[in-house]
Amino acid sequence: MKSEQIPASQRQNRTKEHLKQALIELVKEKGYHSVTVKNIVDYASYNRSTFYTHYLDKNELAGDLLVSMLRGLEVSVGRPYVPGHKVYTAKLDAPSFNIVSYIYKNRNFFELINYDDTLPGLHTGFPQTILKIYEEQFIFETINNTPVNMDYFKRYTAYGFYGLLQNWIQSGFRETQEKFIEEAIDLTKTHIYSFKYIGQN
Amino acid sequence: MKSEQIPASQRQNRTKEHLKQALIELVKEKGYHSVTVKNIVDYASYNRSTFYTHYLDKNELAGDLLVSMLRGLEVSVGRPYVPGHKVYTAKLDAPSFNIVSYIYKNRNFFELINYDDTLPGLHTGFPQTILKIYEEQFIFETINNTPVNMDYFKRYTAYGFYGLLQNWIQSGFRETQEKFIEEAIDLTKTHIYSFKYIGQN
DNA sequence: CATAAGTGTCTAACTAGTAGACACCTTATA
DNA sequence: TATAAGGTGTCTACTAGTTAGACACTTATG
Repeated sequence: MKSEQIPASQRQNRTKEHLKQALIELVKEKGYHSVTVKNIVDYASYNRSTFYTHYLDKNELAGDLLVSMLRGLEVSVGRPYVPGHKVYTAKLDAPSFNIVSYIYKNRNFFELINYDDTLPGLHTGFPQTILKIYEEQFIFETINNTPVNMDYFKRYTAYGFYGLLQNWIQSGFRETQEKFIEEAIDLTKTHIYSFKYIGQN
Repeated sequence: MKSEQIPASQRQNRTKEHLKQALIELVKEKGYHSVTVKNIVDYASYNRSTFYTHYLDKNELAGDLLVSMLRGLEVSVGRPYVPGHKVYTAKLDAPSFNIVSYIYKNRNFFELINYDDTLPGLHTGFPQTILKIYEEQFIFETINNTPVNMDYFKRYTAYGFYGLLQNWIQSGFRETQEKFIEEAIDLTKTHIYSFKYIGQN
């Protein structure tokens, strides 16, 4: 039989993954500040000692959860852009759909934006990540030659997209992924710039 | 510090719980028959050996999942009725609401009824469990003195309730728990019998 | 103010999970 | 039809990950 080993680094992650999942549920249930380390390990059925072999404290766990999810969001779009590399031109819907489907797949996490006392840094980090993706992984081309400050333009469209996402999440994902992305595309068509995607498939 | 030991039996369950959860997801993804043991352990990040220390095969896991959830449903209503014990009379909504909230809490599992190639025994076992709850944990009293075959009456109302539940689940839990239970109560009011609840709080 | 509950750290012990190999069985496919 | 590829179930020896428990502190709550 073919080798069936799972990378050692990933093995170690199993427990961390469970602790993260427990944190998500408990934040929804009682708010971030009310969650204790004991709550977390009880929920996930681990010993308190185990928690401390993986994390320093609750905040480190929360931080790990936040960055891993936002990092995942970035990566979901495609390989991060490496300067001086081949540039792909793709249809608008492909990379954006990746964002949408990543959020939907991890809706359990992203629903945390519906809560007030939630993961520290989420309310700021989430839109910033969207912006970062726009900055690093998209380029825009003029259709006619109207000049625009590209930094501002990206910020403007990124936060616009974020607004749509937020509404989608808060509504409990009422629309299907397909319908949602379709509507988002419609709105981008109101711009004088067209989309391009940087990266490698 | 107070003793913080978790019952040893429960500790052992952690892994089993994760394997069950993996099975649920994979059944939704590819259908019960296509799911392999390897799929399960990969999804849950365990070694294949680990699976076999807990279960004989996929079917045993599926069986364990099924009975544990249906057992949980029964218990959620209250303590099972012990013959020759104190009989509680409760408002209709209390015990029924427990069923509803248990299903909602475990909607991830109960959504499996939406699938064709799903957990063996689920499509038959679920309604049977509802009936069992009606048989063992509810009694009905005549309002006027119209006589009715009580066995048939319970079967009739249990499957009626099951129909409502199924629709609620299939619709993706569109109505809130509160709204759903309210509507269910309205329908029971069309009966000439009134509800009672057997058991201990 | 006192009791209860949580925190963070450190041990020593152990068990649950791991890698790997085996024989066997079923499906594709070349 | 032969052969590779992928899945099954079982067993063994090893160790990494998890555990219980104790300790000294620091908040909360009635």
